[in-house]
Amino acid sequence: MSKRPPLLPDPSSSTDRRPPPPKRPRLQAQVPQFLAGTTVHIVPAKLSDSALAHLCCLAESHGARLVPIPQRADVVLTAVSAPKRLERHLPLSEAGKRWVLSTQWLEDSAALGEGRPCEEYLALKGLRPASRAGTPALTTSAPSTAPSTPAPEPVSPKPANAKPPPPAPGTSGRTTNDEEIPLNFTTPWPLPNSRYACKRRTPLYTPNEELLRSLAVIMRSRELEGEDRSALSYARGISVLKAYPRRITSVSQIHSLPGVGPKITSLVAQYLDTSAIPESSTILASARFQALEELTKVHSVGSTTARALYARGVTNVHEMREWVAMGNGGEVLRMALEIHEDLMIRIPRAEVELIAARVQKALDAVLPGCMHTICGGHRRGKPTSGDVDIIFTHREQGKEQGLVEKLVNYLSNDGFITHIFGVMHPGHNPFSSSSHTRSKVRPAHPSSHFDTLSKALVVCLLPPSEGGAGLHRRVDLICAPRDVYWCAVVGWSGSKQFERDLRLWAKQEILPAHGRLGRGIKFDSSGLTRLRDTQPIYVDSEKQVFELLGLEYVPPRLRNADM
DNA sequence: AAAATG
DNA sequence: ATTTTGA
DNA sequence: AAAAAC
Repeated sequence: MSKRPPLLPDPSSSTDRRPPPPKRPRLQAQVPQFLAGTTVHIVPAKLSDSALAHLCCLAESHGARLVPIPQRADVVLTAVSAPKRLERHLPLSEAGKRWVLSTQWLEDSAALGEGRPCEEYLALKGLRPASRAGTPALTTSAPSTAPSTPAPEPVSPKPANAKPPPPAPGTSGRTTNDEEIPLNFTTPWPLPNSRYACKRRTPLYTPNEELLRSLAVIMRSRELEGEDRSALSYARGISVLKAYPRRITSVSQIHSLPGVGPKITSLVAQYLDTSAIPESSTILASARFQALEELTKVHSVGSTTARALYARGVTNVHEMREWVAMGNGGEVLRMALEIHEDLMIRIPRAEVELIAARVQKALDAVLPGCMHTICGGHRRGKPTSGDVDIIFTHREQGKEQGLVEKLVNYLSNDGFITHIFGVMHPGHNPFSSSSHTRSKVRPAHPSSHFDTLSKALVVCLLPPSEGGAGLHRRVDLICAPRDVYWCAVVGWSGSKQFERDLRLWAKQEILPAHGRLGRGIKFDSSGLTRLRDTQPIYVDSEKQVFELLGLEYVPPRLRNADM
């Protein structure tokens, strides 16, 4: 089918990819499996993230296998009804080979417990598969399992020293196939009892989404108003409620959860009473909140800038454009506004992976021996991403020096990178006027991976001829030296609350090391350091990072600790 | 806003 | 009652 | 000084 004969895994492109899933998890409950063995693609366009999430859950729970591109699907579901617009999301030549249905088909079928007749739900009048008949549920050819991606595991560049981890996980025994990790809660699930998000398992989809969304509005308002202590408390409360595996029906259930105090308890009580939180509704309806929310969506505009703009009467992006046209704002803001419409559109998984493949190709051209991992929300299983976070390294420590520039140059000449928001380097502050300003290049006390790794914040454009959507996409290219690569991957995989609590855990529970055995480790940007002799620890896998921190491994899909 | 610390 | 909350 | 970044 696709280009590749089964060869050796390409050692240079170590995506965080997994082998084709030979076995279906047998965990499906008593849900009617009318989609068993069917591949389904859901067109993200016009769907809110939560609607998309809902549909994904629905499809998977009825036995479907979700695929990232319409070409590989038996059934395509879409909320788009305009022919012109639909054409942008799947080529009509492809559309004629499979059922293209309204998302309502899934809703109705799930409610009924069996596949409804496809004819009644055609997304486009008269657009039905040429050769196939009947409902998609039955028959169907062998699931199109085009693996298309070899590389079973990030073939870690060869370990310099440091003996490999215990024998078990060595060869092919990778017990955690990322795609097998569910995106929602499964049968037995522990109640959240830890105050650290990194000691909880938090899937993407959760039974109390509505409540959490209401609480998140208040949190967001606190952020926008600069009340960040308060915002942090909401983040913690929301995080622990998100890890709660059952529908909350009474405040008694959440009474002893860490991070839930009197205020949040009372808000939950109000929600249970009235299906809404008055404070949340008020905020949502307020002109100020709406304005600040819209303004901060523009890249480089944070809450402080948004409040300042609002005070000057700028309440929407249109007025911001006028304000910039009068000579205000800087270069980055000007660029951001130019492509703002594009940047508002979320990126489907398939395109994220195409973008990463393009970056790997450039790395191969610029410096053979590199590998990368796609991090961020994509790695945590989100159906769409706001940007693409790619972290890369070279198998030989030190060879990565200067790589960010080379990569950015190459991709700019290629025309793939269209805008550069910034290229940062550790210890080389672009602002410093060279002479006496620098007190010290590396602060004595830890900074985060954000300051210490070379990175480029850019905008790319993948044309439709190469499988892209023809839209500008935000991409973060982060370069890590080999010895801190896996620390960086952990650091950039999020979620934000998960990262906060990783650090807090390391500080509170590892650093003291009073009498503890085998502990005494500093976890920060520059990786893991043993405090006894300040020896950096060479880490060879993500699991090892958790191990060294005394934590149970949490797969990326269970790190969705924030909203 | 909540929890840890003194 | 005061400090910490991710760096 | 603010924002970005998870």
